[in-house]
Amino acid sequence: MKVRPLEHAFYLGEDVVLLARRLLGRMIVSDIGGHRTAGIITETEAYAGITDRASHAYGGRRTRRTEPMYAQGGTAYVYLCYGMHHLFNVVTGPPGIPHAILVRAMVPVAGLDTMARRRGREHFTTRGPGTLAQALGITTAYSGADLITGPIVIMDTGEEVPARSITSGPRIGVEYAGSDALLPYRFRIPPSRAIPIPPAP
DNA sequence: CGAATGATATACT
DNA sequence: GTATATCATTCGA
Repeated sequence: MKVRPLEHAFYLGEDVVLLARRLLGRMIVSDIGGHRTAGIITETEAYAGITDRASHAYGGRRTRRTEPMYAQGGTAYVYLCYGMHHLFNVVTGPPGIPHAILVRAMVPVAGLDTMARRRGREHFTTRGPGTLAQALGITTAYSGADLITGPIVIMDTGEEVPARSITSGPRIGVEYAGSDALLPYRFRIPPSRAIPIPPAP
């Protein structure tokens, strides 16, 4: 299989937890500020619709901030957390159903110099949702952006991620969510499984 | 371990 | 409209 952008058919799937697993090993690419940066996704978290107390859309809450969550699958949802971190999410599912996947970590594969400059340090990490978005140049300005047409897209690399290599556990920073905080909606693959593949020009 | 830092949601007047 | 608590985090001590 060639390296090509994921299409709507991928994002429109009904099962956001399954899709969170399937994003692992795929490549996120951004063309922002005249620079291409990319990384292999190694950690995700699913936020499952209006019944998930950890989700911003819990109970059907619908505000200007969360509006993109109600768009069709394949839309970006970006919001500011703790006043300084832009967190990038992938909206999935049919329109009106606010499923989202937080992309928490990646292994950089392209535009390392640009990432270093954006991160403000020569040696940097992209493990953690805030630093990942910063390295990719993603801000809340891109909330609601379409992930098929860009400038942020997710590529199918053709690399199969063995189900066995995926570990799961409770999500981070959602202690307020009661019993939903215990759901095993966080998924990771070992960084060694993230095989760097250069993005197409 | 704790400060940083500001948009947002919610509860008021 | 104004007030205030909260936050899907990160970095440095």
